[in-house]
Amino acid sequence: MRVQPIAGVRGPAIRALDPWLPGNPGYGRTHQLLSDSERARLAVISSVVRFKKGAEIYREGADADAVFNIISGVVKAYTQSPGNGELIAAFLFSEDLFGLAQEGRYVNSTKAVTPIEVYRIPIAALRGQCLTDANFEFHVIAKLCHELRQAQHHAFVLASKHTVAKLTLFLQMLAQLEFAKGGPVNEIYLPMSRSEIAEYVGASLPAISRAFRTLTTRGVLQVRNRQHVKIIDQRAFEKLANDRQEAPC
Amino acid sequence: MRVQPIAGVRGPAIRALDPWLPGNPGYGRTHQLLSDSERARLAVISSVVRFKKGAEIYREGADADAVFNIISGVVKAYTQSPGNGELIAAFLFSEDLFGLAQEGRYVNSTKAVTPIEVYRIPIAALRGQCLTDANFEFHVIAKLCHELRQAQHHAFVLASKHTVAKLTLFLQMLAQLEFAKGGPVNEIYLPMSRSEIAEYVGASLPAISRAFRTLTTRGVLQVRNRQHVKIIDQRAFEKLANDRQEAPC
DNA sequence: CGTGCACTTGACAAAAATCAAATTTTGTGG
DNA sequence: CCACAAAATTTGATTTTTGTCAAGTGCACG
Repeated sequence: MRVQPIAGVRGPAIRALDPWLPGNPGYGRTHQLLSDSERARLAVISSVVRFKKGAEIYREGADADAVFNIISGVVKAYTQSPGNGELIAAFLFSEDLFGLAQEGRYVNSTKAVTPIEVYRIPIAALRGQCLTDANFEFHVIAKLCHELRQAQHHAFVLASKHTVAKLTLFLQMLAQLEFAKGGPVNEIYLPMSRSEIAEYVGASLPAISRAFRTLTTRGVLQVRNRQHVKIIDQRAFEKLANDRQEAPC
Repeated sequence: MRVQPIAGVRGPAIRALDPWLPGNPGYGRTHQLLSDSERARLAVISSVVRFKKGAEIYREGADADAVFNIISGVVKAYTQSPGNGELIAAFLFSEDLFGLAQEGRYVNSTKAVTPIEVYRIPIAALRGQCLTDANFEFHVIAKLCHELRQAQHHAFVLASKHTVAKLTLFLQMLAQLEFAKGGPVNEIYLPMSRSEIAEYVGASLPAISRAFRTLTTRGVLQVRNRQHVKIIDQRAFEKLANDRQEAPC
């Protein structure tokens, strides 16, 4: 378990790779974009809200009156398709920002995957903050670039043909997330259910189950329990992630 | 053929849906985010460049020294995977922005799908522009939100299980693009090759070919020639796009 | 008018979706 | 702490779809 900063004391935080500066310091490591004073100023206009696991934070199409910043826990952003099934567009983790809108309305629904604690920042106040602090906008841009890149990575996962490749890429994403925050790399924590993984990578639940089995059988992975897997053969793992077969021909 | 504004006179342009304002005026229509004076100021720091069809604009991993803004033509952003095949992350059209970087390097390669004409804006100058004009940053944020949403739509396309659904969603995207610019809706222009469509929607070239045939056979579509299709049965078309089967279970 | 490329079509094999049932886990109330 | 119910996951059998390979066909361009 990890020591957590006391909520509400420091203020909202945004973590991302810097788009502009060539990344000499800590390549591939995300860092905190906001200064202490920025965080303090944001803290004034925001409130801390808690949601239980499974609670809906907002629904697609609702009036977007606030953006959210995760203090702790995991959130999923998803779209329910008219037909059957839903696609999870993104998993959001601590220091992520979500709730940006299109024409004043939220573009997808969000739910708490685990119990969460978030800052709720009214957009009116946020807009004021932007006018006051030009540098803050800059940070938001950085974060958006980062999210755009994540979305493109998601596209890679979805474009993979074989479920094993999808799963490997997904696990690799989680691993990099822990790495970016400075955690251990071979131990992966899975806050979401198998079925949510399936909805994210674009495969059926049975297919995911079988893919896990394939990876363990091949000795690449060890499933400690539902929420914890360990990478045994790091080389094979990365090989699988790279030798994926996305778009054919 | 379409009348084109004379290049270089007006300056860079960014078109998107507004994230914040509830869209009373022209719902679902994109509009120009930059004011004339902003465009004029950007014009000063940018240069017009032309590329032939198929020409590479920049390569993944190269030092990102400029961003680009399309005046006319179509660009593809793609990533070559180590194994086989490449995934097209996005098609970019006039008034789109591309070339935003991660840690100072471009995150994917770009090529001209058609002959193109672009503004090249050095990032150093752009950064200066941001410091001068706080409002400009705001517009960049708006554009990024828009691109993020496009990336999520791409994810939807990729997550579809059946190739016919993928193709329908793709064509719908192109149709909406024309709609957003005020063009006719049932006539769709395809600047890219079948194979590029395949690489975008995550299917094999034969699968795309068969999907086109299925749609024409069912009387939904009429393929005038390689670059022009017409939607015959608008209702069936939209039905296919919505009844898609993305993530199962 | 021929050459090359883009696309279409066909046959077959591989992978995954689906349906359905068995099994494990989790949560709840005693 | 245990028993039970509900939910999540695994497993199996079958069917559909698509990828693959390979051979045509047609259009475009020189």
